[in-house]
Amino acid sequence: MYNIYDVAKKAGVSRSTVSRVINNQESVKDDKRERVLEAIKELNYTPNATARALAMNKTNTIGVIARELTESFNAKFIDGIHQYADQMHYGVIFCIRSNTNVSNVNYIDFLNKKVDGLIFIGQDTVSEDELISLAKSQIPVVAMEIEYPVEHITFINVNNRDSVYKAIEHLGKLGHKRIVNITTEDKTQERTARNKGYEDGLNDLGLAYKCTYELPYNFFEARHIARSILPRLIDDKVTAAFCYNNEIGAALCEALITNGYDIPKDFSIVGFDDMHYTNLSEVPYPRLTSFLQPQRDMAFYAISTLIQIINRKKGDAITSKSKEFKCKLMIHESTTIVSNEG
Amino acid sequence: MYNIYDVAKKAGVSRSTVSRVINNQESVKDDKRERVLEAIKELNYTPNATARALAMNKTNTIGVIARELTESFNAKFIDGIHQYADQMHYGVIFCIRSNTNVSNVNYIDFLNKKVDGLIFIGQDTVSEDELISLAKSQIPVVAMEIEYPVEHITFINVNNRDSVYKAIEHLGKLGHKRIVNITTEDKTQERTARNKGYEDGLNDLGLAYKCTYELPYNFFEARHIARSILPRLIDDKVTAAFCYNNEIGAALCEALITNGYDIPKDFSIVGFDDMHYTNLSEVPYPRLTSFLQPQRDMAFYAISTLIQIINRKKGDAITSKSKEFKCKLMIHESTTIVSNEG
DNA sequence: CTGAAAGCGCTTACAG
DNA sequence: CTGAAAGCGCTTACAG
Repeated sequence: MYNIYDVAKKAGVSRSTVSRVINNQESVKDDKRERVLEAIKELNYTPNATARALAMNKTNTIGVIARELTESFNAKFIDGIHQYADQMHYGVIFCIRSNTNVSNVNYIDFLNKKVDGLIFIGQDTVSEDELISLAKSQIPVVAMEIEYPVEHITFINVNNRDSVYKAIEHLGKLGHKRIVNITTEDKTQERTARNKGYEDGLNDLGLAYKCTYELPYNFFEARHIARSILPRLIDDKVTAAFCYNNEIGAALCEALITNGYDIPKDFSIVGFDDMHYTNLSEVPYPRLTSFLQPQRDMAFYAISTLIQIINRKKGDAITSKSKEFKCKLMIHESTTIVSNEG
Repeated sequence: MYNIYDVAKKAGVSRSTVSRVINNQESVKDDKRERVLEAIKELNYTPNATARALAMNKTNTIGVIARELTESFNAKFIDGIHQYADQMHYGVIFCIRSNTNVSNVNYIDFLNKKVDGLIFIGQDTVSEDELISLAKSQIPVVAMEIEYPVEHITFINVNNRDSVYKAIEHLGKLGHKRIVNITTEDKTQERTARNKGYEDGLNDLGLAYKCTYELPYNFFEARHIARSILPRLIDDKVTAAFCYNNEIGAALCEALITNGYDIPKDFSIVGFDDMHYTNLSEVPYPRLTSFLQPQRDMAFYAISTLIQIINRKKGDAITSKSKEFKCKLMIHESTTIVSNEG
């Protein structure tokens, strides 16, 4: 492994000159530039990124912290982030972290000074305190699917309340009067927002029946609970449900179908995420009417905002440009007009 | 952001001493250690990883380069790598790269000096020349699902030839005599090995019928070709197929089922990977008899070998400890005894 | 246009 | 046990 000095020696110039041609600076005479370039090629030299980062205090890399990398839901985010960062000539480093799990390496400290900015995906990846401390350290960060009252952090979210409101409206138009809300057990801000959408929707429709159940986020755990609440749905003559996500939606579908229900004829379901988890349920079930999230747009916004912050004028404070994206209601085969009163 | 000097000043000691307590060296008197620790806490100081890496020529991080992070097939690898690395107190950085795509950042150069060692997953992530150059630069690398005649590189693979041989044997025992081989279009070494397993298997069973078709690796592209070769399978009275992977297997299943075949009664299929892609096919199809790969074991081997290489005695050459893992034939519902002659 | 020198924030022989 | 100093491999005012 050769270093800049070896190149300089071989080319018969100073290290400064070598550095200048590496960094594409104009002010180098052609003949010297040539010689340097040749020396670089001959030695197969690549600059030491670490030394460079230390000298320049700039890495041209973005760190992305997610809870996991392999769930298909994050796929579009991750692809988008990678693609847009590449366009801006930034490398991206993905790390796995869950602040609820113990781990030997703390990825926030770990990435310190290795990246110019951080993107967190999902509330589980960072705590409010960590965000505060990051902001204090003037580290550019974008937080997706997270919402805390922390300054100097850009939060990117989806209009959870309004979306669910729209879901209830949709069910209302179809004639449903007894609509249940199946939410998650995790006490996230997303949950609060979606629950509000349910209540507001009901109120504006003038519907008196209101009932919320909590299910685990995960399909396999949700499945059992879904079965156990079925009798209560029947007692209550419920004809439709809004489900926090399509995993829970799938669990409810499975429970209903295996109990002889026809979906949507006997029961309408609206989910969230527009994922069709055919590999989860033991029975086939219709694609759920649910919300499509603009992941690519969100990724683009995340990258461009972050890079803008990274390249802000020296000394400027970090401004936060939080943004809410709209989800699109995709009407599939799990909702229809109410056929009878339960 | 404070640095080591700020801490030293505050604690009234030298930078050397601060460095020693950061690095848990014994030889620091308790009172000084206390003062340093206190200063660190008060200033909320974290050492600059970049400076450290430059000074020590060691990063305690492992770089993993994969073609994509979100396909579920890689999930167990990735989880395993992350978990075992964490146990060894190494951080891991995931990067997305395909050496067949153009990209603005070359992740190999990009990771140079940022990591202590590299793991490539999949043949598409690195070329033979790049591997040679990496070996020459004495960079520890482990290559999974890749096989090149390059020294000082550890290759981890699965016994492709023997597995397919076993698949053919399985079909032979069930009475199948006209077995087709459906391979991929990509000219990988994996393909060569699996094709050899097919031919050797046929030979040892004394079966004369031999026929290989090439399909795209991807389900959606494979689906059309699968339909178009159906007439030829019928003409040839084929009763069973080995498929390069379960995506191709799913495509073939779909083609057969939509043409009125009952699987496995009318046609037996062995796949590879033990993934059940129920979300791909338009028709339900039975779980494919196929091979389970020991991804977690492979991940463990990759991490422990890599770290061993990283920590080899100074000056030692890198030894390569390539290893082949065995796949397990999982007999599911897509294979049965031959019912008639096609 | 170009080089000598200082600096980025650490670590680590070396000397005491 | 501890500090002064050199070094890791770069970049960048500064001076010419």
